[in-house]
Amino acid sequence: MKERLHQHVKKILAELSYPSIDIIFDRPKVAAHGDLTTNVAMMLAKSLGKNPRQVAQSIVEKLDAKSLMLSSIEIAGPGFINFKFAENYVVEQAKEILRAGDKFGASDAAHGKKTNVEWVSANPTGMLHSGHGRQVILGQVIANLLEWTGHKVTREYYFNNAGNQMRNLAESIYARYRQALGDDYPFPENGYQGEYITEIAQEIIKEKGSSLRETDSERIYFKKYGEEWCFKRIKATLSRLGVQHDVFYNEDSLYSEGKIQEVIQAFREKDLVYDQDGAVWYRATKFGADKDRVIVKSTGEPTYRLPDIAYHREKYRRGFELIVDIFGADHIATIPDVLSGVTALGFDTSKVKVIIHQMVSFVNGEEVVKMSKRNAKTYTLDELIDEVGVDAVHYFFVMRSVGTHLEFDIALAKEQSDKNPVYYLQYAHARIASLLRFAQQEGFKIEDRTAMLNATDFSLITSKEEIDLLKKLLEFPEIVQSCALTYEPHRLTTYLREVAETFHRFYHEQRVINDDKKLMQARLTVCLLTKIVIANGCKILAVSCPEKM
RNA sequence: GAUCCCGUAGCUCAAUUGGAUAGAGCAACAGCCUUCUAAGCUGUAGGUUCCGCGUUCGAUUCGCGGCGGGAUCACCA
Repeated sequence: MKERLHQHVKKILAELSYPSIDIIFDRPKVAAHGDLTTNVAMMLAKSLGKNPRQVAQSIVEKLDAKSLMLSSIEIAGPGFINFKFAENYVVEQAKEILRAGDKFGASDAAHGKKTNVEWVSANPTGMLHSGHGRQVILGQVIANLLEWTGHKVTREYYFNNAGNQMRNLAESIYARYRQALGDDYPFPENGYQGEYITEIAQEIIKEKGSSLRETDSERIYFKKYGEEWCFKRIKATLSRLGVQHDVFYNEDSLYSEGKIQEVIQAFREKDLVYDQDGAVWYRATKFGADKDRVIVKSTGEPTYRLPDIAYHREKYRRGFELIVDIFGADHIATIPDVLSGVTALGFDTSKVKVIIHQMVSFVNGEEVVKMSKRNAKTYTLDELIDEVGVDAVHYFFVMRSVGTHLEFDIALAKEQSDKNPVYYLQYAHARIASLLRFAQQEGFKIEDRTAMLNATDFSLITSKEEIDLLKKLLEFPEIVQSCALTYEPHRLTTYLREVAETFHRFYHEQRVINDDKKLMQARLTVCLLTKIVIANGCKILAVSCPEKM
């Protein structure tokens, strides 16, 4: 419809020899303003030196509502032109939902664009904590959205099992191991405090006894054991949430395959690095940073910046046309250096989309849940899932815009009542499922979409509640598209809430189970359409849709 | 001190990316179940969109300056 109107208006502007401008159609906030609106008249008014309402009038005169399947075209306010869809148009469009079924909302807009989404990427030095949840879910939903809009998505996890952090892990485990053996052994100053370290040490004692008391200085066994232990748990947590990465990219391979050296070499050729105090410095100030950065320490070890740059170069080399990185706000400082480095290497950073989400705080009703890294007691993501359930975790982490600090209310997420937005949505789905079950017993062929389509007399769908609902459902593809384009999944939750609300109102006003079988069939179809949209939306959010509640 | 994010109803947040009368949920108040799931629906009340200036037909949205909150500013990742 938008397309069609766009063409018509464009033609009219030409006929009236008005200047050609971007014609934009929006969905008005207020329903009374119709289904679509455009501000072209106001945009044109200035350059034409005319009253915007007059301009609007001249355009509207040339539009024929009926042939465009509109019930009205009106000029309103300062010069908006408002369009209202004819009911038969809405109903006709709604058939598409039934035809497309679980594909409704999907598109090939991106034409199979090779896209890499990297997220989580926690090093295997511990379990995922509750704060990680936001990133875990955000990445999952963004990857889904991109897939739904025609991207060919590779889900990627980047990790480092070498370097300082892992050494620290190994030392921490070793210290606990010695302590558990009764030795008076000091715990490293910045060691990992968590109880899991002791747990790992205990396991090692079980397997190896005290035989590792005098181990090599690298603590190879402890490092390896700790890494595997942590990774196993990280993957298990991700799996509980339905998160599957296609590629686990190991930072080590950047060294073993010489990629790190290549980057340094390339930088040297471009005079982007220099040596000082035994370290190699990157001229970050050339790209607006306040000071230059070390990329190779005097110990000969690179800082994280260098492998990050090399890693991103590999993403380009692997042929990705869109590179999506999802980071928490705590990583914000690293991004400019990586981007400038990649630019310096001759790659187009407009292909990189960095999504930075703000931090999460947890409250339990009134009480603030304290969480600190220094403290031995951390609140793991697993514990959060245990407490509030998989669906609430999915929904809550994605329901706020990424730019704002997220407050996660555990008490609310746990609540199995109307207070909880997840249940509101799921309840609508379960309600529909219950109706359809009943209808099936009555002999309606609700499983067969084609049969439903053919059996339905769509002209019986006339009530305001039904038309409102269908209009809402028809917005779905556009919502998916714009959520993907803006990387703003929270708008999908807002939309689905509206769908559920519009459905509940319809349910309340219009009885579905009916003596009039024709009417019942028509309303069952409306229910089925709603169920399709909710189910598809929930699939993107990775939230389950119960048939019963 | 610098950089980035945020500031909207009592609380948690939306606002179609510059549109018309700023909307939801929770909390408060008043109604709706002999019939399809009341985990629902309807209504009432609640606002100087942190402050000021600017840009324009039009600003919660853009720009500048304040104020307040968060994150980050390592030869840690």
